[in-house]
Amino acid sequence: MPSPETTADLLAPAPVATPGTPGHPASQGEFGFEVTTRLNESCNPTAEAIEQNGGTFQGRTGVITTPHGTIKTPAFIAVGTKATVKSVLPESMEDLGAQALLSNAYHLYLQPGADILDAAGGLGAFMNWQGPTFTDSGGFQVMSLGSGFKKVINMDAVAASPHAGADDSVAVGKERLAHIDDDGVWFKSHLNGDMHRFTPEVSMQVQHQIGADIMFAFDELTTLLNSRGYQEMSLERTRLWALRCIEEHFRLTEERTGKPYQALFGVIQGAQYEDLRRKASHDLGEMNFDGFGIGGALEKENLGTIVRWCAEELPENKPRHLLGISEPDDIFTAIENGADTFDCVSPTRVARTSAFYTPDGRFNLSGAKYKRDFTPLSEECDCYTCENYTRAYIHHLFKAKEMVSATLVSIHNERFVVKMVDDARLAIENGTFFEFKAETLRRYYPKR
RNA sequence: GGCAGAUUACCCGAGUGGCCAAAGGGGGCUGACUGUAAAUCAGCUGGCAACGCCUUCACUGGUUCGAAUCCAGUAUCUGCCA
Repeated sequence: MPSPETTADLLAPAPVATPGTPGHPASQGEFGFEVTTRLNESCNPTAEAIEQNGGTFQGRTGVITTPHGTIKTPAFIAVGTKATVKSVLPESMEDLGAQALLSNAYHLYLQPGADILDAAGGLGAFMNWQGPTFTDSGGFQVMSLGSGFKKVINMDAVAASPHAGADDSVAVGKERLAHIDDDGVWFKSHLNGDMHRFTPEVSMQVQHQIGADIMFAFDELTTLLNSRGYQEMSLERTRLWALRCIEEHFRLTEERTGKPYQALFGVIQGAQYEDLRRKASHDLGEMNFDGFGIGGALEKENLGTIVRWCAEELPENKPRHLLGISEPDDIFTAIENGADTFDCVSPTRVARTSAFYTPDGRFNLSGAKYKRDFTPLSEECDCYTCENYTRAYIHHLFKAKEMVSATLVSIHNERFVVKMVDDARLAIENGTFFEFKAETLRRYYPKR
């Protein structure tokens, strides 16, 4: 397929990315999205849900098709930043029902290098994961290594900055490892201090080499502390980067003919501002993306509203991925407002420090009260860990600093979130979503 | 038997006249983690009716306005000598 030569081509009517569609790079294969059930058509919302949403719901079920298999949505996408879900074998991820994994372009670019993954036959082949894969663009690291460095955010400094609104990052954080400009970002490697340049083009090249089925456009993630002026400036930067990502993506798709088609998702920013979120969704929605990521700084209370703003502006026939979410309440909120997939580090990160999920809330297994608790992490869980191990045993592993503790709890936590989202999907199909949500959250947050 | 040194909170270990309920580790307890610089980080860790009081630095007795810190004796341990 010819690559677009002008910006107008990039903005050309966005074809539904179904396999074999002429005029779209996906024609060489195997990316698509089909909505199968809409929440509006099969729902019996609670009064509370109606009040929160004004009676309209964006939620749906669907199927994403990729060269490495399908993903039934809503789906939780487990995070494996450096081509591994920390402490868990890919076989275990498959057994616990994970449909797809998400890695990170920045991390893999630094180590082992994207060319290694390319030579290995792509991310999935490299790590022995047969299913669909995603890569994040490195956009998150612009924040986490930059203004979000060590999460030290000095509000006084922001308020006092004479440059507030122009470049808030000047006032935020110290010893930042990332410095952003309109063309891209300078990263100082957190591994050895080398300087690296990331631009939208570099991110696309890296992600094409890594070879995930779904890639994300290179974006800037702002923090809630950035001024409105900075948010506007940053959003425009992300918009221009999106166009550059598409152009480079098309060029690489052509150049790398013969490789499985890689889908590209644009990333919606705009922080907590309705007009910015809607504008970003509208602007990127008109571009030739295969789907969208909803990213950025958002307060928990606004999560549903923000997802809804985006969903209302985005094309309905393309999948929407909400970046970085997995708490049960957030998942339900996101689903009913139109998010199809989510990813989050939480299940494994939290597992490594002994927190485990149950239908009755999250608890710390390192607590002394589990010393003689010979029950599974959750009586109702069907995961490998719960079928074979007790709380007392895993508590002991934590106390003894034995590494399998992380493995066992990570398997359980990943299963818990995967299953919760799977159950939510079934509930949408059965028309019982709101009852399921209410019951699940009532149990999980008994104190609310 | 002689000489020298040691003894601090659950453990290791700083402190050698007042700023000491006593640094720093470890351990223990509690909490936090939402596109992973996270097998990380934070708080607490003598007692209590708690902006104060009480009991602690091997034990006993002294010196001093004041002692974990100085002196004497006792106990235990470690070296070296017989």
